[in-house]
Amino acid sequence: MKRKITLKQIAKELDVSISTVSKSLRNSLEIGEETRLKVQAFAKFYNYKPNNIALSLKNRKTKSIGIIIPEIVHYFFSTVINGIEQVANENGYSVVICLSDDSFDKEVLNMEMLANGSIDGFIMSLSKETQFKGDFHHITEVINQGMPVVMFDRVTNDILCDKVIIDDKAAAYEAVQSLIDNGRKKIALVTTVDYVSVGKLRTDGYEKALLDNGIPFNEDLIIKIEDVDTCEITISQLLHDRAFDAVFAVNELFAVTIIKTASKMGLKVPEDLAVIAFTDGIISKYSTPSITTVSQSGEKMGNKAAKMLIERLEAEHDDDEEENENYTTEVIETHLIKRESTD
Amino acid sequence: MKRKITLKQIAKELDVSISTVSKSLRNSLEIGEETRLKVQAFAKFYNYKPNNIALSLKNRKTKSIGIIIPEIVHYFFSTVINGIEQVANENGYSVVICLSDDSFDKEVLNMEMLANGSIDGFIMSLSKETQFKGDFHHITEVINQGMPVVMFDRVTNDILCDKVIIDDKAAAYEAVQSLIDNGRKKIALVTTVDYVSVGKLRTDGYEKALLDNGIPFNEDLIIKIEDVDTCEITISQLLHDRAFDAVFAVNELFAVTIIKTASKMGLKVPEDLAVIAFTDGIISKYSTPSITTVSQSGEKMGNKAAKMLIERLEAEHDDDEEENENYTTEVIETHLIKRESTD
DNA sequence: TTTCAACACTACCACGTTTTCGTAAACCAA
DNA sequence: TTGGTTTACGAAAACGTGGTAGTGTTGAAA
Repeated sequence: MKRKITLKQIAKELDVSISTVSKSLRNSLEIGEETRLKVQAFAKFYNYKPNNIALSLKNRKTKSIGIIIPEIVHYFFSTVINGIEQVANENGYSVVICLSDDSFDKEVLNMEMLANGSIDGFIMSLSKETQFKGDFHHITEVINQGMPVVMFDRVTNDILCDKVIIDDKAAAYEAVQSLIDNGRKKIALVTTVDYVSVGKLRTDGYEKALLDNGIPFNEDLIIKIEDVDTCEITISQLLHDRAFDAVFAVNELFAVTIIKTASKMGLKVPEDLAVIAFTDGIISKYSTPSITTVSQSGEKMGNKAAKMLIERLEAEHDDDEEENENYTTEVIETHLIKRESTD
Repeated sequence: MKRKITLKQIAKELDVSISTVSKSLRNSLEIGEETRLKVQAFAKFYNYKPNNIALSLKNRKTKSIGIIIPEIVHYFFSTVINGIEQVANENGYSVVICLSDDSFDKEVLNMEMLANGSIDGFIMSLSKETQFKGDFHHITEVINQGMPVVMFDRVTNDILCDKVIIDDKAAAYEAVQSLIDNGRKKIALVTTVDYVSVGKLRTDGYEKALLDNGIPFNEDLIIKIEDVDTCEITISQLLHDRAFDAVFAVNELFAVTIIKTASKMGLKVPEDLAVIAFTDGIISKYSTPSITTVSQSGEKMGNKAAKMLIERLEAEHDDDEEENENYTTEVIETHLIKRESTD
């Protein structure tokens, strides 16, 4: 149980000053070769590594970035983390992750916890509750303190900062258009409640695709689901009435639930019902039939977000107080992955 | 762009000493009421929060725990993180996550990066490569420095530390036994290569269940898969020969691949082929047919691991150098979740 | 008037590092 | 010897915090 060795201990042991040790280890020319090598050998032997905390305090840089997301047991978010971690790691940064559980309070608490020096910048996706409340003071506060924030996926226009998103509206449009191209006329939209920004945008794209193709927009075909487990009744009722022959679901969980419900009722996918889902995840790939999806590469989003954040962090370092806040919003391209659930 | 305020700045502004400010904020009786309230009001106005880095340096406690896992886009691991984060958060700890990508070098690098003061303790699951090499010096080193380590799932006997595992052998035994109870005789085992500790244990349980029931153990029925994407040929060949009527897969990805392959060949699950998988994940739940699984609650493992680590961290603090290293290994119970893939 | 406690606050140290500045000794030139 | 330069190192400040010890003033008891 030998604690990590410090400069001070080395100095004491070799009977030199702390500065001498520090300089020797950084190969300063100020120190004579004999002393320098002696110190280096000693340090190597005791496996000296500078203490990160002390360095952080001194440099006012922690070399770690905070991630705040609603949940982690979630294919999309975990791919984003993966993407962030990759470029973070390449650049010598660690990632510290906090989960908001889609709760506003937890989001605020976590941000405050991390904002007091623990990290250099944030990458975050808003919790549902935050989007619902529209209260972003915790984020503006952090930004005002000079801490860069990059938002992804679930963003808001009320905050000025770097953002990484996909063109939800265009992607939804493309998906619905492809259903129409296959001759579908009664296309349902299965979505979440409106305050989640992406849900709204996808709805917009859905509507536009319909109207552009001369298909009337029918409110009854928009099914808003708050809880996956209780939605089966609604869906089976609509299926029973043959109210629709295609469905665009805003996530793959909804899609697979619909397919299962349809199968139970003897309907065939894609013959009787075509299905497209947003978010290309593991379920879509392995479900039977496998599901056609709009892929939103979480990994790419993570890569991009991390790059943007780190760039800003390093730039800040250079020209200190330049305040050139030209925030950008990166749009990650999506594409349709055709599988068995559509023809 | 106002930087966070510090004790020093408050002191200067109010023309008192730093100590006075510090004590006022901690409600020390040493400070007169007038000054105390004045300082507190000022601090509140400027939203003073102590700097975590400075506190960490002073207290030699970072209040954060490091997690090292092979991958994060992985249902089981993400549930474990979720579990860890829950109790970490409850106890005022942050989690910093590093991914080894199943690479030994990255595992070592990440550990070294975090071990230099960034965290108070580790929770980790070994990378495949590390298990293969059997080289654990990076872990022993960390432990020798007095930093507690809790391992979960992919553990090793070569390291003395707290561990959280499931009884892989017993769980596998139970699964196979249930297949036998349903009249299955030719039970295949689809597993990974041996050096992953859990793979080995599950194989042992499989074998024991067979032998206990007087069923000969047949090497040919053990299918070792290294790459999921290329295994279909092997499986379809064996299925074609009707070599087995039930299969126990060590993860759900293998299971769903087998089911898909069987379905393509016109075999019915579970009538012609019963399937049980290890790891109760999202795929098993939503695949068609849904898959009977051995649930290993990642969340519980995470909870337990975090509890063990934090307990050790707080204990350490009290009796400094007591060195009472009574390491324990917690076994999380599993249970069979019966779904449509078995009868 | 002296003494002593209570009060209200300040000084100082430590945590581990880097860096700026300072200085003693040694060397060289005049 | 004197003055100046180089060599080789040390002292100290700074980052922000919190605890212990110390200090000066005041009022009251002896």
